[in-house]
Amino acid sequence: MADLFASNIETIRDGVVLLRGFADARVLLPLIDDIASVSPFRSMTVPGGKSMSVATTSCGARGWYTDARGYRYETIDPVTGRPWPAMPDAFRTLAIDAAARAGFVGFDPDSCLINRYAPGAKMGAHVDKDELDFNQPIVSVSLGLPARFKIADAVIPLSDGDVVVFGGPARKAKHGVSPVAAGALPYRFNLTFRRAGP
DNA sequence: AAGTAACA
DNA sequence: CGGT
Repeated sequence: MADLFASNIETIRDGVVLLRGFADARVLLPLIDDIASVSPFRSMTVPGGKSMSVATTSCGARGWYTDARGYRYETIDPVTGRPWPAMPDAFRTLAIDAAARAGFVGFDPDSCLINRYAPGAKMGAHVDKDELDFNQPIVSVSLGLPARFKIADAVIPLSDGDVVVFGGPARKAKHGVSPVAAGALPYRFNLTFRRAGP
């Protein structure tokens, strides 16, 4: 019997796998609220001094952070002075399952960056290179408003519940998000799961 | 250059 | 307006 989910899996490029409708916003959005009640969304500053259009928080042992001093992972949220909220089991399980479906068995994320896109917010093209082990993939979960995700010369329209896994030859691919269009919902949320540390 | 502006 |  064929895998019931097989038709939901699409390989976009070598190392870029799209799982449509894999995540459930009804479960994940309340957990985002819980996390933000402890480590609130904030707009971070890039080393040049400009602020990002997305609002950001994190959960898990490490949180991606940027200010005038540069890009890095922090184990303590600089805003609260306390550790980032724990990564909810539903987050961890989702990321591990998505990675496994994409062929990355054994993925063990220690960081989940949560980006909140109000209409007009975007993410410039960049490469994730603040992690130690580039053999580990990245799992990106799209919730709420739709968006256009660009990676490795591909444009992927993403809707609520879609998950993109990129690793292997695509791990160092440039990627970004076009400005999010206004719609029926207030935000697009993106969960980015990574193995950042040892 | 995880940014913005100018330009083709 | 998206890519450079």
